[in-house]
Amino acid sequence: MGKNIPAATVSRLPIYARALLALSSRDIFVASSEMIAAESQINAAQIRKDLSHIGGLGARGLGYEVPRLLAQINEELGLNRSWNVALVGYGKLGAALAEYKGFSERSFAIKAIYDADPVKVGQTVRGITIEDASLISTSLAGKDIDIAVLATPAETAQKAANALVAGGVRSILNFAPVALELPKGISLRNVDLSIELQVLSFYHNNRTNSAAGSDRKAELLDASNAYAER
Amino acid sequence: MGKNIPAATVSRLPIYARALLALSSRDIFVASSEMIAAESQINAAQIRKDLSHIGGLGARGLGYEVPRLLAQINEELGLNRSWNVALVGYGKLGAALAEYKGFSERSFAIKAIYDADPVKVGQTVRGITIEDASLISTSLAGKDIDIAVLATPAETAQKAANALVAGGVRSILNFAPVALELPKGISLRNVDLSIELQVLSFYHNNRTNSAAGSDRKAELLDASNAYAER
DNA sequence: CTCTGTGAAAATGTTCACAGCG
DNA sequence: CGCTGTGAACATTTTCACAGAG
Repeated sequence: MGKNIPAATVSRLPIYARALLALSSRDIFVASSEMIAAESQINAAQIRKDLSHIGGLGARGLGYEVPRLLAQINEELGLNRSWNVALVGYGKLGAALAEYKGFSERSFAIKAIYDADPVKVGQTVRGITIEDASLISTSLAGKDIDIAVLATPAETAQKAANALVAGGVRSILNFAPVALELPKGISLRNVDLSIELQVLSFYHNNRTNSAAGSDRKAELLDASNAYAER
Repeated sequence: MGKNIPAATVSRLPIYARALLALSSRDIFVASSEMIAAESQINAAQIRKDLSHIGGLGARGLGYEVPRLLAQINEELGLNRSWNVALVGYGKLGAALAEYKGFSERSFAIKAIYDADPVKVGQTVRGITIEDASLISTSLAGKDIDIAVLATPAETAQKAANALVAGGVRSILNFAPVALELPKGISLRNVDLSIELQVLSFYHNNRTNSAAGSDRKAELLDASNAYAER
């Protein structure tokens, strides 16, 4: 299952899940691709094609059963199980991530927190005691952590990543603005908060301020990060 | 200038800027596309093609002058001026963003902060007094804000976005997990922190655990968000 | 002889348009 | 009918491979 889902489709699945949840909360239990499009701002044809990859779940003439489709998407994303997450770096951003509802709501549970600051080590956050970052690889043993979230400064991110890998972590979500070198077999996903702002800055600068004949057209790159000029 | 730069290239420019800064700090002032590739983890041919869009800046047989190239990329991204940013939502995430070095280092200066919580309104953060979110559109007048960062809960994001637009903001970076409806002409860029984690979860689940014959190949989607299995 | 810049090929992604199911 | 699912057309992006500048 889930064999050949295109990468572009995968990155849109969480958006569909969010849209379906929103529809569901409005007591809409059957939705056409057009309705999901309105809710997610993704083209309806795109939605139909994406959803066809995870199995024919729509009813012609009707649409998609919202709860069933949501369950299937969650299944594809692996969100029907719960994930143990380690958080490395408990600065402002780390603290925000530790409390971030979007993680806990979608079955990601933070089970360990590490920081290099001796003042923070020993403090307890939501029942978890912050441990020393230098102890990551040994401390991870037996904690059954699947995914790590890296929110350290750029300077220490590589060292922390190495320790995580040594401790058995195989998937890392990296918020540090640095390109990590990791051994083969480790999944990595990067989020650089300032990149998005810089891209916005580019488009702000290069606004089409000329009259007719300018190039309309919003460029789509990644569903979650479409540049949209409305 | 900057007329027809492909969207995919634009979203990689900040990564190149970061890589060049890193090279520069190691006293490397001339770099080949291979060196930038090593630093940014983007394919060298891709880099050459991307850089060709912003003008022939490389010297054949040598490579690129790091300071000159960096200046040109910053110019393209509009980072040679300073941007006034308004932050809406001073929860954990908003507070983290207010202090985020990656913003201030790249000429984004937060000049106004809004929150709906009466307890927070009136507090001062880095010299900026938090104002009531209900006053956004009037308060923005005369502040010369270019870009707004939205870090409110999903429920209030649309209302805040409307107020921002009414107040004259034309570019919004949205961290709230909701699809905003905005009038034409407003640039929008979304960052959903949990999407990345869900995508990671998908790939964690669908690891190629079979022997030979499995589909190798890292899928590239967006430079900042390549899914990389190493 | 090295390394850029770029056509051309290949791969991926998006949109259209409609056959056909319920 | 209304709507999905999907071939086929189109668009964009990535990668290759090499001519040619320095």
